[in-house]
Amino acid sequence: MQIEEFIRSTISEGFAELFNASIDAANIRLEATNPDFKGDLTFVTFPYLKISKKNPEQTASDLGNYLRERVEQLKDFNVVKGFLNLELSESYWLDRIRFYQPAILKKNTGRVMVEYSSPNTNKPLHLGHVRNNLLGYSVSEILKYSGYDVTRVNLVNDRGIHICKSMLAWKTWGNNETPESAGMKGDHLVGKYYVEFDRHYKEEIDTLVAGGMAKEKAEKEAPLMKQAQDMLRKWEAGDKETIELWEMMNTWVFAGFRQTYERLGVEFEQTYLESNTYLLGKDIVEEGLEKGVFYKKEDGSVWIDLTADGLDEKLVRRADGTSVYMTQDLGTAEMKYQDFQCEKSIYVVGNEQDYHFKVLFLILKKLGRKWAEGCYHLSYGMVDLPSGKMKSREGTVVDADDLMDEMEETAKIKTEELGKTEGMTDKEKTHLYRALGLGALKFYMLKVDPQKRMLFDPNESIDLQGDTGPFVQYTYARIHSMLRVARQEELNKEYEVSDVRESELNLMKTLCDFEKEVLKAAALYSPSVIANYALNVAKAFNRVYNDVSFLKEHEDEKRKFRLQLALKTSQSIHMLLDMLGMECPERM
RNA sequence: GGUCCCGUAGCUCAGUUGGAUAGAGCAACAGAUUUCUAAUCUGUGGGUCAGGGGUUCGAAUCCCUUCGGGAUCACCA
Repeated sequence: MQIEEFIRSTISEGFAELFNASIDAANIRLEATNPDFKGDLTFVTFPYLKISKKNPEQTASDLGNYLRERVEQLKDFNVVKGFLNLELSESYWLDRIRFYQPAILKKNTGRVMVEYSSPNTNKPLHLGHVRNNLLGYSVSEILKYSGYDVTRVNLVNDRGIHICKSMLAWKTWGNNETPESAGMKGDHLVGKYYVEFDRHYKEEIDTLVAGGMAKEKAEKEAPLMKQAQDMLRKWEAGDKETIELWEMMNTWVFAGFRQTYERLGVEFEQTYLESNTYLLGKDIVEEGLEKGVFYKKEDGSVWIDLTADGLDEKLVRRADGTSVYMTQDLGTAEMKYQDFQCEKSIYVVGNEQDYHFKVLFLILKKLGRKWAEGCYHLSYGMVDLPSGKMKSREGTVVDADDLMDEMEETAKIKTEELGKTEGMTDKEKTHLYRALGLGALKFYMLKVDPQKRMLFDPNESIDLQGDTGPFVQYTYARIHSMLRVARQEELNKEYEVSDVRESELNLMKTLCDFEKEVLKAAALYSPSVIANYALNVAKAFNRVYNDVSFLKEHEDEKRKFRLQLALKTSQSIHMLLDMLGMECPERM
């Protein structure tokens, strides 16, 4: 980092001295040299030709010569067209790598809240939730590694018409079935009744439509829907029997979710239940009316006009005085801020809610909440199946638990094929299969840009070779098998080398990017930055591994140096995989 | 119809404040292991960066436009 500062200021001086022109060192951009060319840093002269009054090549080579005399760490330079490529000396990189230590950075400060997962309690978690959970967890870890104090929050949607549907179906057709009697996870059992409701509901609609009713009307008039709405009213009125049923079924679901979360490896510091928060936001509506941000229509409903901001008019309270989604979210946002005072607040929610969050944040700003500036919707695309969209009501979903089962099974088969589990206990094996199966799944989902919708083909199992989680894990395990054999006294920083091979130099440079990449990932809330960097580290190491010997290197100094490289690579990988929520098996 | 997102190799994807000849993995083909884990490494083939226009010394990247895919515009959450 510091070398770049120095080069920048020297370039600035060079412009003054060579071309009698003044440019601000802070505005000079140094880019990473394109790998096809020799060098580490590149200065592009094109924007400065008017000041230098010379052609690109001349400008670049004049500056190159100027720098070479003044920058000690500069080994050489070359000029291609108007690009001045600066090559730093090996001793510079050797110095850097000697003092390089991957660690939690202290670069960012302050509190950040990350809200993610946010499931409904009427059905089990599916592939879409998996993407959400992995993203939320990973972004939290990345933010922690960059220095933030992170609070993870789960806002569980445990009330509403959808839950009443499951409740009604269980009451009608359930015969008092319980997770124990059915031998099912609680969330799956409740989900089963949600599907059951939908089946009967569709039949009712079909019957009504066959009787000549319009489809839209039939959807509203179907007896089951009426009953479900009736149940919701009872719930809101606090009807004892309804509340008891609701509590029982929620208990089942929560027990199921707990298992799934644990297996996925995600955690939260705080869980909010919507049954407690759904009435929030009413005083904010009053405040908005007082401030003149909201207005009331004749029927008594309250709105905000956002047409001047290019959006629509939005309802914030119904005519009957009850809340809508927006009302609740305003209230919840306020409450979360009061509870934790986080200056940044990340909402990990699917991109079908882009509009909602745009409106939410805008309203908060208009209400004068300065912390609204720190609100960010981390929007991610849907996960598609080859057959199209997943629909839980129709049962065309990839269930999270099933998916994890399959991934672990695939990992098991592959590992057994390779025959590397000799001497491992059953417990260790199970642990390994889980680490690898979930590692593959997590890496697969996190290495792509969240914004993009992704296709998942359940018939084509996730690869374990190539650019995958197990590839990175393998590199780690491989290093560990070396470190196990290495003598303790060889693992120290007291080495003396002067010449390094191309592959080693490349690894050193790659490792030194750790801080830059973590900060970039944190700034962009993007686990894919970490995943792709982890791949680069692993690849750079594997190239060295195939190029030179470590333990069998005869020269002591070189052996010590290489072991240090291996050690630092493994530490880097461990931290990077931590950020992705992946485990690092020491054998595989 | 309004708004927003996406479109890069056969497939899955990198490529972010505009930089050089657009990169990986999978799949295909050809190689590397008497040596530290071959879940590895090396190489070959594969591209109208959806199409067109513009801005710029320079565009996959920024602007306009057309096409294709998706979301959203609920007194559902």
